[in-house]
Amino acid sequence: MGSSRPGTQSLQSRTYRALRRSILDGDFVPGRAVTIRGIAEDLGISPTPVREALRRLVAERALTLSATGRVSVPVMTREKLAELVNARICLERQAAIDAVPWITDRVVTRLVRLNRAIDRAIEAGDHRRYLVTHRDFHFTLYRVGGGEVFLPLIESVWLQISPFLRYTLSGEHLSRYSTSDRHVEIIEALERRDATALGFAVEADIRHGIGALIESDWNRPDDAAAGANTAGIRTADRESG
Amino acid sequence: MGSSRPGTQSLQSRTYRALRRSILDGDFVPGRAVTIRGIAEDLGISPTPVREALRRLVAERALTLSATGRVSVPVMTREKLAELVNARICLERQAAIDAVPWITDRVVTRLVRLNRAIDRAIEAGDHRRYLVTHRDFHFTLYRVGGGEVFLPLIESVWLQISPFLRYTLSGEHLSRYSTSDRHVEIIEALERRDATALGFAVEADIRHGIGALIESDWNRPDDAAAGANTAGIRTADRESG
DNA sequence: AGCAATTATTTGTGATCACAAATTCCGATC
DNA sequence: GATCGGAATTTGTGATCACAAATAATTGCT
Repeated sequence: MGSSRPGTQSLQSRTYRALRRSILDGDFVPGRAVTIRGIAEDLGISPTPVREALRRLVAERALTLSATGRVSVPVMTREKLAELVNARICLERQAAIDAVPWITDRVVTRLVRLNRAIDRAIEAGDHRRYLVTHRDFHFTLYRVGGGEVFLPLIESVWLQISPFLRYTLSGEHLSRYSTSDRHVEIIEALERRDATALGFAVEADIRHGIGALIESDWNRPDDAAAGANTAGIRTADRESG
Repeated sequence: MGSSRPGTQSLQSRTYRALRRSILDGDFVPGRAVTIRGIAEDLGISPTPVREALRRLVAERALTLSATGRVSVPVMTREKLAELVNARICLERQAAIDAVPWITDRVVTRLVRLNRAIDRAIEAGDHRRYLVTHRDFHFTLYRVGGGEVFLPLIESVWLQISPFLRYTLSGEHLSRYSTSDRHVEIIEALERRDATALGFAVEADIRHGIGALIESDWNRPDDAAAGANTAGIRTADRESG
């Protein structure tokens, strides 16, 4: 309809994806206000599609809407993080268990490869690459079980956690906590098609990965705060991995 | 900003609430297309706020967006319903368990009163009133634990299930299945502040309430299909109960 | 009558505009 | 120098418009 070419997706959709990706990659600074016109200018489009993309992200709880209608990146609290960890555990454990009947050797091989990519990212100290591969590992597993219900719920929770990761998984945190992930246990449980063990492995992975960071001094002011409004939105459409 | 009076909420917000309520009350027929201009006309407003309200509901998975951008009420499948039941169980069990430390006698009393209201609705054969009070019972419990994370997730799942209830909870189904709910077990577990028993009671309630309906012949064409586009959207703003 | 092609209508998309509320900026005052 | 008050700017909201794609209606043909 409003699209210039038939194959092209809507501007609103591309804007949404670009913003979502930026949030997941930790480019958005908690507390910062996000303005419709600001992003529209950066992307060279009218405010209309940007407004809808933002409202969609608000609906998914990735961004918060103030009483005055201002959209901003949510600030994390300890209570909220604890709740998010609980939500991740109960949703992702179930999604993983539901995937077990559909697990093939091909999927396991792919997860092993992704796990190696994660380790390489940690060794290289590449924070962004760690986030991407880590995300890919989990969602590859959860996607196996079909899940047109669970996946969106899980994605919503990840979107809420992501801006917070900026505070923690930087520098020394990356190598200190991330190497202790339980991905190997997850893979072993999958190889045995052991749903119960898989559930425990997923829970342990989440609890030790994010849960351990609750104790950190993560509520300090942001270092790389100042800068453009966009926080480096990449308009690339292709999915990575 | 665009509001006429200071105390008035945005048109988009009120439209969203009206539509959401209609969906939860089972006024939306699965499969039916929902047009922006149609609703805008019915409500006497411009398409802009309606578009945003619809997109928000799409983001919350209450409505589906076709490839051509058309919004419609989703059609239920057995696989999806099974997943939704699973999602309800793991989310609502956790939410109920999280509420236990905050349970007061006052809350229990309120739940008992709501449960009586549910029974009265069943006796009267009042389908709509049953849906409202039943919803109120569950969310009253889940709200106790705070839960700015779990509640939206649970609401999303309920929104996805609600249009389907139109097929099942009508006429004989209402008295046949609904009376077997496990609300009494939930209340008893709450009185003892027994989190484990509460978890099982919530699971049993969901499984016997909705789960039993998976077997029904619910994929028949809708009886009261034809009619206005609105499906009876009520613009009332006040929350009931 | 049944079906395909064409026309007419409907519908979503995105841009632009007007308006009012909210925020920011700046200077006056204590 | 800090704080308060008012002007200037920014920002969200909602309406309207133009456009193209999708759907519905109609015509023409077999």
